[in-house]
Amino acid sequence: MHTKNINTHRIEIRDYFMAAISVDCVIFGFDENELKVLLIKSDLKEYKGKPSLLGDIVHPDEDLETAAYRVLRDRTGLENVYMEQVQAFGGINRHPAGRVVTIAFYSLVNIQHSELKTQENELHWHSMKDITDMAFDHKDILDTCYQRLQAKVIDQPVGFNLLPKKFSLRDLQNLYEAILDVKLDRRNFRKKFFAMDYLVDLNEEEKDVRHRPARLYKFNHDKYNLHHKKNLGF
Amino acid sequence: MHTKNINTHRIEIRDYFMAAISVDCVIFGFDENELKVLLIKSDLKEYKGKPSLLGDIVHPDEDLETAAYRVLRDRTGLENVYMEQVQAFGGINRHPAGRVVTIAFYSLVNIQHSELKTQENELHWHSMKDITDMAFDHKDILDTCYQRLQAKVIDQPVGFNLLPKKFSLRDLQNLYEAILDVKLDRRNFRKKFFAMDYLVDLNEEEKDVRHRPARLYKFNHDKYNLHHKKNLGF
DNA sequence: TCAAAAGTGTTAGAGGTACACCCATGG
DNA sequence: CCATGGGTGTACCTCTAACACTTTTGA
Repeated sequence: MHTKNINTHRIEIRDYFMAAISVDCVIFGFDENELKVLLIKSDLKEYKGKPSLLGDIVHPDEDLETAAYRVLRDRTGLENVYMEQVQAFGGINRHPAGRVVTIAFYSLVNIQHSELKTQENELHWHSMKDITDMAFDHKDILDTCYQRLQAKVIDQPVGFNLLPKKFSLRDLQNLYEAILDVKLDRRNFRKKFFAMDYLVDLNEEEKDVRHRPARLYKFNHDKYNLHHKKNLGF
Repeated sequence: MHTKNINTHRIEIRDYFMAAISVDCVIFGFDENELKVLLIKSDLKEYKGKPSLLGDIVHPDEDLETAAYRVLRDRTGLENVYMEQVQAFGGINRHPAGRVVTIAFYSLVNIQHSELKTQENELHWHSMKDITDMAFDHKDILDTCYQRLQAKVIDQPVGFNLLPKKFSLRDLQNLYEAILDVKLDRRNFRKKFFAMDYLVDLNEEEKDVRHRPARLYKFNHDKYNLHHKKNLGF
């Protein structure tokens, strides 16, 4: 029985086993009507050439979120993006260099605003449906983050973070269809979004399309936090 | 720019900053129609006498879940209980002994089956509504885990784990009312649960109650994973 | 016979789903 | 004028919410 431990008794922390802490960022983007994720090539011999999430060790003076934002900023040039911690992954042999517990985050970025140094280890946007094997346990991390995103967009309007400031309802529907991997009814989709008050009509239209141009909208940030589930399922 | 890191290049892990990894368990129980949580007294001088979650350092040969189950077993004597990882907490100064990143889990146990060594640092079940301040950042961890539990019971039938094998519909409703902190309509509640096929009528009744005895049910584990949201909110 | 909680159905309203036609633009 | 996708309304159905009386037991 371990009745004396770091929560209950004064024990020197250096007497304990120590591990490295890292963060891994699942950076989602949306382009060409597909959900994409930003990956880099791993040079570790165990995973030579396989795609890897963007991550790094957490520094002594950083909390977890700060480290994750640092990774995101260094790789994409983006700040103030939507980010959410998902969970920790701590399998014993998940990293060949030793015990590394990683904390996974996902973030949603406007892919057009990102400024990648793509020559660096082939930093690229990958279509979600093309990703099979990855370095480390990163496929597992990616899958978990993707499921979290799917659950999230159903009850909170976070999807806007993936779109440009001005977008059409078709863009929005394509986004939801891509994230949830379903086909949605156009009329019902529009009805739903107009009923929630998230959309501001910009009185602008698409240009240079060879069909009737769509109206453009922006997201109403003021109403962001007003959407709640109306019933509890009971 | 940190372009060379543990995901992309071979670098010795010992060159990096190391931290201690712990797990903290939010162990929920249900008794006297109240949601309870199992806490212990901290002896650290910084938090002298304040209640603390049950936690411990993760050992070198354990993954995170294994460590959390170990803590749970050592403190309650319980095995095979429902447990879910919630998230990591890694604030820089969250532990006075140094950098300790903790992974929070919550679990749902049948409070009657637990065998506590209650003399050990006053290990006790606390009513959720009586808990104010706690040691470390444990109040924050507890709140986060409680919110996760509330969200979970709404779309999956995990609540059964908190009840004895045989229970009445009143017990079940009391449980949901306690977790969600709402009053529910009795008839609608019964209708809802009978419609899902989770309940098996045991053809038994309560005894020694000074009112009409309630029928007893058990949970149908076979149908556990068949319950899904019927619509996506779209 | 009384107190206490168990058990039971119906109705109105809200929200979800399915579905077809005309409109505006560029080529 | 044609091809392409934009924009719109209605009917049905399911699920939710609100609500009151009778039944069974122990004391």
